[in-house]
Amino acid sequence: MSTPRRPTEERRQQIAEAALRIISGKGVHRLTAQELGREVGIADGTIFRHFKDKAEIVRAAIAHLEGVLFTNFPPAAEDPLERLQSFFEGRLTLVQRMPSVFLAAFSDRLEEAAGEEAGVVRSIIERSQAFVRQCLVEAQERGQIDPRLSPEALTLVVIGTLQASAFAHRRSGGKSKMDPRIAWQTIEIMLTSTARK
Amino acid sequence: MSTPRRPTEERRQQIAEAALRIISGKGVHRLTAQELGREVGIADGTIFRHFKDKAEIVRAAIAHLEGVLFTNFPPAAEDPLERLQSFFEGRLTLVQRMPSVFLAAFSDRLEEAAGEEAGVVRSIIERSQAFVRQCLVEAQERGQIDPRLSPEALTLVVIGTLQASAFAHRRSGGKSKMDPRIAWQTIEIMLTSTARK
Amino acid sequence: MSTPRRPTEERRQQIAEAALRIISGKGVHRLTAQELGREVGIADGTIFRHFKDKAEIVRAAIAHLEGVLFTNFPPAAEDPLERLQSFFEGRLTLVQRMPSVFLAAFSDRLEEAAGEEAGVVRSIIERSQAFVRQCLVEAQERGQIDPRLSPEALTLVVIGTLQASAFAHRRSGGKSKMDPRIAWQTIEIMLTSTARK
Amino acid sequence: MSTPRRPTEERRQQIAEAALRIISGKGVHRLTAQELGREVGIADGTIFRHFKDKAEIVRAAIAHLEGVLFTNFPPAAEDPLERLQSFFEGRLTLVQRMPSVFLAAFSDRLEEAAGEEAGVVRSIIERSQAFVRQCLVEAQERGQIDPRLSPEALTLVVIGTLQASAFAHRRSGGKSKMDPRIAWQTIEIMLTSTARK
DNA sequence: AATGAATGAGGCTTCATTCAT
DNA sequence: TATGAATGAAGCCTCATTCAT
Repeated sequence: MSTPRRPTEERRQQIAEAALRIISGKGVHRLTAQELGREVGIADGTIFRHFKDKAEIVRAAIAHLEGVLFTNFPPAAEDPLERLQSFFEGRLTLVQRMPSVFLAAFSDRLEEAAGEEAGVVRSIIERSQAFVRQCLVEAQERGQIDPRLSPEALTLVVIGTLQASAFAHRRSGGKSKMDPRIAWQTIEIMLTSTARK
Repeated sequence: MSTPRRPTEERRQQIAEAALRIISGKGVHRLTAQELGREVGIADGTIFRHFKDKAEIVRAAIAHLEGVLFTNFPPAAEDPLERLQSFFEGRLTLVQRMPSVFLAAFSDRLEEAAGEEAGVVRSIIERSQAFVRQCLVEAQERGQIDPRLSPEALTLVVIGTLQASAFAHRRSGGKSKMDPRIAWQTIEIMLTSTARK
Repeated sequence: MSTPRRPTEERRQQIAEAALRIISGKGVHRLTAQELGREVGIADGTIFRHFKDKAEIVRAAIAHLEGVLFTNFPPAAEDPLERLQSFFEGRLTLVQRMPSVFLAAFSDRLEEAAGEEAGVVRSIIERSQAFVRQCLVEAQERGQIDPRLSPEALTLVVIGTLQASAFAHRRSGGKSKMDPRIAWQTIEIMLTSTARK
Repeated sequence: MSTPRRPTEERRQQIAEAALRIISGKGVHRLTAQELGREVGIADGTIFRHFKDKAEIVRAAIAHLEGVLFTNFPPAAEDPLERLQSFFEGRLTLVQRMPSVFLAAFSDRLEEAAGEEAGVVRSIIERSQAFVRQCLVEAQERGQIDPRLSPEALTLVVIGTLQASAFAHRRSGGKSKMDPRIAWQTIEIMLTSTARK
């Protein structure tokens, strides 16, 4: 019953992914060495041959999450609303394709699991938020959005919509798929109609 | 350690509040009998003189949450957007006055802690969502909002904004107080400007 | 909700009876202050106004048992086998009328609950055994039973039959009522036929 | 504290045996994880590396008991009374060689500890009883025992004698060793003398 | 590297017992 | 006497972590 040995880096990656999957799918309290071992196919004790302790596993999971979330980021489009659309639809698609990973990002579970490392999770969120805000400000400068609206408030609207979509998706058990295009169109119409006379 | 004796009903209330505070403030994994005991000022075992088990404590916490969230609900105004405003500002104020209680509602922590009772938590969220949706539909019927926009998407926008505000509030440690009026005005302008020619 | 005060002696009696009922009916592990209180109709803490501690309650329960078992004891008949019959049928009837009390006597539960006081339980059993043995010896002396049989072995046969009847009665949930007369006749025939040519 | 590591199967066996020893020797209420751990030489929590929970331990103990009791069962002799003798003496010998195991079988402690599994314990007892009854019925058919005697009553006599012997053996602390042959002879004489004219 | 038994620290829950009311 | 909240000691069980094999 000898599981073939894997070079540490590959194993670390496997474990980090499994950790993220467990945290977002089953909850932090199910992130145990045994569960990880089962998911990866090795014994529980073996986990700690690859990671010093559980905190390090969570850190790796967060790093993995960061990698997924910020691949092809920021979007390259010149127009700020196009960049935002690209980001928005990308994230919403992620919700549906990799719900576990995505949910972790908007969940407070991961932050909780991170403990001392919560800051890292926050920085992920803030990085997204800063990007959204930047797009909105630029759009305001270009007159695409009413410049009197508070960029902070607008950012909350955009980020919040993503967040609420994610929760709704989970609550429905993945059944209610809000079409990313429609969601974005709604947002875009709301944003840009403010600029009209 | 002089612990004044308190009648069960009072203790139950205390414990339920403490539970909600702990869940939303420190995380489910910190909702332990010890922590509760410390918070309330009694020994851990004594908790179970007042509650059958931990599940019952969580249920009580949820009931407490429900009570706070749905006091004076639904708002009475005739105009749907006024009703929505009342709800929105009320909730946002709650975020700042009782962050712990409010956060629990939008957190997935409570749901996780609830276990079997998760349905109750969901119903709380859905009740809020249904209210928001109803206001939006009525506003569309009255021509206050572009009727071609999907009510589902709009609901996500409104609820999501509340949600994101709550998270932002906690992330900042309670320092960034988004003015409820400004937030609402932003939303309202976005919603109603879609109806203009 | 003030339960009327009872003179201590009456309460002690009530509690002792309840204790015996609980031990034999539900098992030692169910003999708790709460359960006793419920059975007797007083609060759990109040139990210890009448008894110093649980051990004392068990002692009282045993004393109560002794009282029940040795009422009208020993039987007065002149003939030893008649005395034995009287004892045997009396005990077997007790099994069916007061299963809880009787079972306690042949159960090792009570002995277990008694802890340090186990000796008292043993003495109850030994007293019964000594009586049975005495009857058998006398019957042998009178030629009613083959004198070459070991009185010790015969005693085990008689006592064991009672014991086995009690267990069988409980196992069947009280449904299989071995007729005391038939059981005794069987024993008697077995005993006395040994004396025949 | 050097605790040699042992493969699970061996530990399970050890623990099951220890459990039976504790139940029959010290009482169910002493069957604690700590006590088991002490008996086996490992920490209390480690017990649950080998057994899911306490119920499973009790089940294993019962299975162990069953194995010991029903080895070489039923006896092969053609004559029913010889079969019964073989069974009777075998069990009585067991009382003296492995008092803990044997006592468990006739004790109500095990049944209590078994909880949900009480049925298994009962079936063990009933299997023995059915065997005894069968021997007696055959003996009656062969005219070795008075056919008018109730097989049920006779069964109680035989089983009860074993039971009483076991209790007596424990009460005396293992000192009073009733010779199995003498006990059986007494029973046999009593049974067969009923058939004589 | 891998295994899985062992540990020890908690966390939940029960219960005898105490004691303020 | 009665009440029932409070305590503290177990007992069950889980889990991160260690370590002999």
